[in-house]
Amino acid sequence: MGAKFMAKTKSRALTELEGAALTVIHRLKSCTPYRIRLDFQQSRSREWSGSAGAVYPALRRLHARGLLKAQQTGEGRRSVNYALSKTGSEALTRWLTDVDRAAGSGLDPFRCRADFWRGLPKPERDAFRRDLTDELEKKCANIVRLMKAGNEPEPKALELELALHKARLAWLKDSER
Amino acid sequence: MGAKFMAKTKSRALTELEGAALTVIHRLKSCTPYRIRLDFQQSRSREWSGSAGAVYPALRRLHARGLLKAQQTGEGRRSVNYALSKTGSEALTRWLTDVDRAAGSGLDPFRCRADFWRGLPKPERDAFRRDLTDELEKKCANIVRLMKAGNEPEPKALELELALHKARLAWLKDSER
DNA sequence: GTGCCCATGTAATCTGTTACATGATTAG
DNA sequence: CTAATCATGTAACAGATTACATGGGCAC
Repeated sequence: MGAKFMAKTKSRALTELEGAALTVIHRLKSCTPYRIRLDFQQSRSREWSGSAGAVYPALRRLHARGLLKAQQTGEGRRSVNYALSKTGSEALTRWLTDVDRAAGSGLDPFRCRADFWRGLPKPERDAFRRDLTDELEKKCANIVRLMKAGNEPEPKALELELALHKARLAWLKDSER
Repeated sequence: MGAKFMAKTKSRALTELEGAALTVIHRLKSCTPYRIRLDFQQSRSREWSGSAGAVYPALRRLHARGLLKAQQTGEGRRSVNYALSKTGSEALTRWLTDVDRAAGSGLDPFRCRADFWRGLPKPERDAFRRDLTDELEKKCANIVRLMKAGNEPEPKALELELALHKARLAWLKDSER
């Protein structure tokens, strides 16, 4: 012990939501909290709710830590535009290029359940497999449609989501026999 | 409004951790909280910490809701073995076969970052891509080794994790040009 | 007996959610 | 002006983490 003091001096790592918020701000150069909420509600996987109670406090935290600078818009609105500070840009880059986190396998509800589907009685298992396949194919079709439309803010994430669903479908087909 | 009363009568859906705990209990027929903690710490993705402060309260909740029955081991230890009740088995099956959740794309730190790597300066981006590729290949090799050893409690989850990492590698290679 | 590890738990804290409250702008 | 909507926030709560506390068995 004694190293603890050293650890304290390093600021805490960004949460996924904080990192995601910084990336949105970076993409838009600067934006209001509300704009970030909309972005989360619309474009991120349903896992992000974009709830006010998460976003506003998170931005205040980031501002207090010096990662964001607040600018008044001056457009007659009273709302605040946040932009990345130098420290904020650096923190964002560190977060984006954190190999350990980026290569982590995340929390996948499909993978989490996969081992236990074997244990279902055969009729239920087959019915469920059909439903699941249908749902995944529907999602794939929807993603392809979105990609063709071509006005998605995060096309790469879409590509990877499509790849994920296809890998799942392949796995389902493979374990069908 | 008025439907809210109906909603209240249905017990709240299981969290991912609660569902995962039930699956472990199901797999082992019955087990102690500590056994579940070990399982989480060892076999699940690093995303599950298996912290005492999560597991013990979760099991108490599940027991209070009638999904678990407590059995004394009688082996001279004072510890409690939990097993699934009938209600618990049904809840587990519902959780495992929830198409919406199973087909959800989860929270993937790789996907979450993918769009922003383009924005990095080229030298950093290339170096990072190499590091990431190395790390993913290391993970793949490790998984293959584990699968060959053949004593993993959740082989299907491993297959899917391998598929995920391979899809990422393919995506990295593809977007290299 | 003493010390150590196994197993169970509790306390303080941190994030995020839902639901509610409020002020500013705009449509009519 | 009034009502609807946009935008910002707060309060109460839920779930998870870390760090700490405790008690039972066993090695020596």
